[in-house]
Amino acid sequence: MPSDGSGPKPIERPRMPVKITDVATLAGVAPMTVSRVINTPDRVSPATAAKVRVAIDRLGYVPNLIAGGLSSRRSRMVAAVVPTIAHPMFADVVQTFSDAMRVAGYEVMLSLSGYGAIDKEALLRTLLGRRPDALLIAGAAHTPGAFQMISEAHIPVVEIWDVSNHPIDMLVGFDHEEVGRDVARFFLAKGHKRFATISADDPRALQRTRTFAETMRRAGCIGMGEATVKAPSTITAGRRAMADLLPALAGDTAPLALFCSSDLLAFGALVEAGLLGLRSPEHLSVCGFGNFELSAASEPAFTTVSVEGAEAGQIAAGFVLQRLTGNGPRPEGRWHVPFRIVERRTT
Amino acid sequence: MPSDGSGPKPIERPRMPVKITDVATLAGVAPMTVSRVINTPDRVSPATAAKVRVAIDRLGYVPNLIAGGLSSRRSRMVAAVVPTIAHPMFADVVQTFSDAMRVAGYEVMLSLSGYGAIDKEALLRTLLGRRPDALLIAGAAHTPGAFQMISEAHIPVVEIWDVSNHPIDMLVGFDHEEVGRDVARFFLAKGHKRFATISADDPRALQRTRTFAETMRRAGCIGMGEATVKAPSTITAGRRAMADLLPALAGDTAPLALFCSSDLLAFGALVEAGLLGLRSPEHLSVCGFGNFELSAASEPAFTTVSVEGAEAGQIAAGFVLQRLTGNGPRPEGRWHVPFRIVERRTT
DNA sequence: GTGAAAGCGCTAACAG
DNA sequence: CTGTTAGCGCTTTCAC
Repeated sequence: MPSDGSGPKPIERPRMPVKITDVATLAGVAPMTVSRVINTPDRVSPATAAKVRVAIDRLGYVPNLIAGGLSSRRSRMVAAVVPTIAHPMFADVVQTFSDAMRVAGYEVMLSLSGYGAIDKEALLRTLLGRRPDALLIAGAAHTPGAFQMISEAHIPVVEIWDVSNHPIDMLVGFDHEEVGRDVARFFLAKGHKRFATISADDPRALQRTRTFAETMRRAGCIGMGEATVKAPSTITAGRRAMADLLPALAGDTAPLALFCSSDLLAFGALVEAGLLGLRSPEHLSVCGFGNFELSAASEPAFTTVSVEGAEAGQIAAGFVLQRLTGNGPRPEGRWHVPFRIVERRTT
Repeated sequence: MPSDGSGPKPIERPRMPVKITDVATLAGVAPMTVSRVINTPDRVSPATAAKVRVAIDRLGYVPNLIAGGLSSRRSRMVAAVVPTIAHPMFADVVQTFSDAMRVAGYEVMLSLSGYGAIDKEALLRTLLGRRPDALLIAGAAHTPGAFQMISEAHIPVVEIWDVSNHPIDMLVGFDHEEVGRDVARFFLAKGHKRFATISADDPRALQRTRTFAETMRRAGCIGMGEATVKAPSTITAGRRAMADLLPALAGDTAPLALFCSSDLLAFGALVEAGLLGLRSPEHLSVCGFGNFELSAASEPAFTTVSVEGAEAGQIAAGFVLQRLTGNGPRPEGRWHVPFRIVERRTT
């Protein structure tokens, strides 16, 4: 860039954001005192604190948590990684977890990892680069690189959604195979002899539906089809899968037991079946997964598996906070989230 | 704490996270060179870069972005605040915006503000305390305190979802009243004479439905009921509202024009109406809002208003990046997100 | 209860 | 292309 002779060095910025020294000067105290008023008010005399607060308000001071974090080595932030929050369980977990952490003075930095599209290791690197005080992460299957990065961060980690035999640290999840087995038993108890599944192709969904299918088969039932759709699940995918499945069902009398890995798929299946005059539960017994509002509020309301996401979030926050505040014994750090089959009109 | 004579000062920590000087030492270069390899690789000779990369891998170095951010005064992070991402438009905006920002090297810190439960000013304070490089925020109605905080942060701000006459900075939204008017015209063109609305009680939803009602009335139509439900919208709320509305509808022949502020409400209304034998569009013309998958994939697929959330996210990211990288002229910073009525089987 | 000094881990700015 | 110096704004630690 050519010099223009008038010698303009960078123009002074509009007015740098207010910092702690500005507040200290205005209040006539040391910066450290301002810091105490903000972080440990009980160690400051009420009179001083009042003066300082006035100065803070007058200047509109917003403490720089970046600087504070660097100095204290605590970012007061926890990172959360989930594939999506379209799923009610994730949504509940994240919401509850965030609220609980916020109350304790921590902010949650939420990242959506999607289903496979994103480079999870790169995501983790930038996340951990911000030095979160803890990490909440969905899914217990990590690449070796990811596993190592997480371990070396030396922070409390809670894995949710899945149970694993080798948790990195703490764990709040449930056994997806157990879900599949329970749903199978539920159908078997009703005397079903034929079954089918519609599943998203993500590992957990497949665990549920495959274990279901296996259990049914072992009990002597006949599989009429196991459709797989690309994650994430959608209503449309459920409709398509059902349309593919339907021909195989023609001419049967006893209702088919259909287990879908998501309520969206189940709803789609019901819509499509309904179009061809197949009613549930007369011709078709359907069980979804997730207890989306749709399962309770659509017509007919359909049977599904409910997982207590809110409880999971609460427990996860408790685990993290106990570790962070160091009170009490180091928690065992394993929690099986309860799930249950909510029976409605389609079974 | 009593001294025990053996003089143990704080035990050395397990092994402090690797830092830039460790990498520099191992690679036999200055810390600054390591920094360059990471941030501006093209200013380092390939040979040196290779050495440094080896050291980085060997040590599993994860750069401390907190420290980097403090030093460079750029956090490489942007904050996003939306009430919920249950709504497809928000979900799309956030997803697209995040992806676009990530590609440019920025991480998005997502916060869900809910509908009123949370102290938005407190949320903003902690968010801005982390010195995001930019802010994406839904809704153009802010408290004076919030407005001031945002302004004084001196960062690019994009307000989405709403148009406002006094944007803080940049704006990507649409006119909710215009939506209401357009939907009214749509129904009027079909010859409807009676209408009703079901709306969530958040300001934007009310703008849409009230403007709709007003336009209908001005055209000589008769209002048969304007139900309001608490935000956020749910299917169940739609069902209840419809149940309340139904008695007023008895005995009429020409189909009622029903506009719902959300597809969830519209779906609930359709379910409830269907239960009483009312079919759409024969007895009831329904238009929702949001173009949720549900509107296209349920039966009957229903008419709705689609807002191009993905486009909004893309535009917003473009605005922010242009400001951040300083290339090109300061963008005008206003964008009307297109919306359109997607006509399906219920009208 | 308050203050002064030192430094968190990194990068801007300026040499060489 | 690479290194040196001097902070970023706060909190830790230790004095008073």
